[in-house]
Amino acid sequence: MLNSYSSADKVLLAVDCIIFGFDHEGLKILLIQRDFEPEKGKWSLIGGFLKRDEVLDSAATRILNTYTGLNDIYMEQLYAYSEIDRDPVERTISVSYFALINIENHNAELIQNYHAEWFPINDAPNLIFDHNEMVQNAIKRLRYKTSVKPIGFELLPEKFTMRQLLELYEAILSKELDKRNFISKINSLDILNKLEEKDMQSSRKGSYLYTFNKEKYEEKLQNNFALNL
Amino acid sequence: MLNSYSSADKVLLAVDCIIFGFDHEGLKILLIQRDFEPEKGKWSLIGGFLKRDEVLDSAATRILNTYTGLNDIYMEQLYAYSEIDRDPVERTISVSYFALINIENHNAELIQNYHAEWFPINDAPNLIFDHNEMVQNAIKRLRYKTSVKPIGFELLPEKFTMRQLLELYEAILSKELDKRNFISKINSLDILNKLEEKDMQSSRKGSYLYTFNKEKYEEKLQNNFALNL
DNA sequence: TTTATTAATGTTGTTTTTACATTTATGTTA
DNA sequence: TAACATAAATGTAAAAACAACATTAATAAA
Repeated sequence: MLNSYSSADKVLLAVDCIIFGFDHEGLKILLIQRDFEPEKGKWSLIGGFLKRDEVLDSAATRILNTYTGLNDIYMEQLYAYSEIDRDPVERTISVSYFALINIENHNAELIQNYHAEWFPINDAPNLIFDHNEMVQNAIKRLRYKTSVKPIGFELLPEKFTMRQLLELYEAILSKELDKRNFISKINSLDILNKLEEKDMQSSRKGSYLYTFNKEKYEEKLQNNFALNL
Repeated sequence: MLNSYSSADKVLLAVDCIIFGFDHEGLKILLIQRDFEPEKGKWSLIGGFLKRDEVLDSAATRILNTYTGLNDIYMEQLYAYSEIDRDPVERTISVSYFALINIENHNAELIQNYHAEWFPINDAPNLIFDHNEMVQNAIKRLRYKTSVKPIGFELLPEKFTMRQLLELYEAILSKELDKRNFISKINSLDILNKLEEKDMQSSRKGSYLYTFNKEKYEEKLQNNFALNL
């Protein structure tokens, strides 16, 4: 029977951030090389401890900022990991958070001032503690999210081609999609603006650039919907 | 910059359980009347504190058992709540868990030996702290689950009629479903055994009883699927 | 001017979903 | 014992969504 509050069983509460990014090479996660013991020098998710006067969401934001300088990144809570010896130093429960960001907007900053580095999700180093598991679960969540929310806004440059959007979805779902069917499904969502402008990098013909229509996009974000790709 | 482990910011970690049940009256949640301060006498989710040598899943199981005598209930972790003053006594982060159980199998035991009580989800008392929010989020999760996993096994009596199954889904989704379409979708899942036996309670004609085909059911549980109701 | 490259575009058959009404079995009542 | 009342069981057709698929168009480079 639970009787009263005791301070006997307080624990350390950590936050670990799974940051997804996307560029021409594919889907990536942001990792850092730990600069303290234990496991110093090993690759790890960006993480830190919750402070007494902080909610988890803020801790996640603060920690991400501390390690990467990134600001105003919306993160979403995922799961609390609590295996007894997941951290060998001290009993620590860790709550994972994940976010999507646009690599090109942030890359210079990250690489220059911090020791954070992007790794392709299929070619990342082995991570400390239970961080590999955290990443795998975050990928699952990301896949699920593609089917109920429009994503891409955060991961692509402001102006992008249909091919880039297609490749983003293919990278997330790790399967090939039919180009024509993909395009017509995306168009049916009615969240893109087709620009006059063309991107001439990728072909002689050039391909139209698109931007997200922020208002319509936000509207869709409210009401879940099904996007079967 | 995060430097080393400090014990300065340890917190209490709680677990709160949202237990769903179903009977002829509809979908219900299990609540208890708090028998300690603060908020003594008010209704609350079943909850308690994580112990140092315990993982969250075990804590959830232990706490549920302590308050209700219930054993072997599979629970699933949902979300960590961390508002600073969510618990007025002391900074406490709470991780919510949810489970589905069959009311009829457990009711007697619960009501007799403990102070737990079932409330219809649409007619439950106001709860302490942020427990109302926890319940609302759990309902959302439950709805989501209906679309990717077969549920019902846990909530219905061993033998049940199609009508009962229909009413369960209607209660969870809180919308009416077309009976014929529902039945054919359920049948297409191929997880039920139709018995010879009929239930004569509900009508003069009587309606066939079904059981879940445990093997096929388990099989479906593994692989997510889409059930659009 | 020809060539090479990638972009843009639409149709058809198949499957899934939705909407919807009649007949059947059986206990109750007149 | 016949008529009645009640809920169960059942099927179809139209609409929508999905999947598979190949040709033409625009442009830079040779």
